[in-house]
Amino acid sequence: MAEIKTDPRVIRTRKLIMDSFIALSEGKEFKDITVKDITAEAMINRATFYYHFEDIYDLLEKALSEVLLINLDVENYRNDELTEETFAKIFEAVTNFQKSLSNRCHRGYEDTIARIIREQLEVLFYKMLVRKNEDKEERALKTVAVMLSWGIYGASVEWTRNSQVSPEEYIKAAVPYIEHGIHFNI
Amino acid sequence: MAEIKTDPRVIRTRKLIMDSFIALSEGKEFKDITVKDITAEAMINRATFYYHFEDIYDLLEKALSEVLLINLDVENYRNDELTEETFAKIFEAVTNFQKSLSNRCHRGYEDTIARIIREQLEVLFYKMLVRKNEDKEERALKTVAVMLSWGIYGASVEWTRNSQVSPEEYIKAAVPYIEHGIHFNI
DNA sequence: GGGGATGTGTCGCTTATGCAACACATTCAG
DNA sequence: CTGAATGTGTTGCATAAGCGACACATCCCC
Repeated sequence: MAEIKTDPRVIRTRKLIMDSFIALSEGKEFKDITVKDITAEAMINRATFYYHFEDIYDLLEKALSEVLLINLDVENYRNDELTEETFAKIFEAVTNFQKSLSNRCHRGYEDTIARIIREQLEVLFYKMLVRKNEDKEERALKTVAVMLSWGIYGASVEWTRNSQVSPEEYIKAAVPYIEHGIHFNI
Repeated sequence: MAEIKTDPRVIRTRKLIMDSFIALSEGKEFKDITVKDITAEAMINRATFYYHFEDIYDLLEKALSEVLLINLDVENYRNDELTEETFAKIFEAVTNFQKSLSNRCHRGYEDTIARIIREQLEVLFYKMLVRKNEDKEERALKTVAVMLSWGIYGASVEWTRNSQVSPEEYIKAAVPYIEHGIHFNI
């Protein structure tokens, strides 16, 4: 692990910006939020914003990633294996995250949000896979991680559309097939 | 009014320090609080502390002054006249402030605290006096302000010792003598 | 079509904050 | 008494943040 100490000023300022952005997005939709609004709310200089983020879309990505990661509570099962429980927890975190987003108004940015979710999931899955399969081929694990992230995300979309059962129940039904495979040509 | 724009970084940092100090003083008494504790809590550099405050005693003064001013809610009757109501409100604010302090542990610093209270009261009274007596002699008003501040403070000490009645009732009994004078040699 | 108003990125310079190190004081255990 | 540990103030230098200005883009009203 490359341990880099981050300047505390950077941490503070990033937090100010992110918090202000999240606060503002309670009230208006993304397309109506300007950089000026954010920096005014955060009481920082506009130039400072551009020191940390390319533009407002960059902020959207990073802010959502962070909120999602907090939802995922990554640290807590960073060392867990990829069990049924872990799987269910991740799935539930994703559905919770999407629920929290549907309150805010990010219309027109669904694709961006979807991509962010999948990217974060992919990183998470890959780390877990590598930990238990250090001997296996890297490319294969990458591909599995990609498929899992798309799969989980798709399942969450489907569950959101017609949610008859709990997220846990919904996903656990599928877990055996993921764990033991679908067994072609039995 | 000399309108000076204060650098927002200064405002932020001062607030961080003050808040951390107040938070820490909930838990330990003043003599056990170090500069390191404060800067650690505030997540700022120790050198930055000395950029804003002479030492920890300086911080004590400024922090207490600020808390007292908030208690006094100065802005709200900045334009009031020195009426019975205003007088009662100020007295109540002082007793409240002392009550809030007695929860924290500032043993050994009673004199400092007393001085801070009197200084703030003096400034407040002087401003109110000047507003209604712009023609009168400055030195006389200063002296009256001094006497009022000591008087109010003393009354609050006395009231704290044996408080049979409400602060309002307690102070209002004396207000006529302040308002109309004690009339020597009637 | 023109032009004012508003937002966006970027720049050079100033100022506040971070950091590491220092000398000094105080405390406390051996 | 000694010396290790901890806190205090201070310094010089590195870096983040503030500020004002600029050119450019949009929008929208006349």
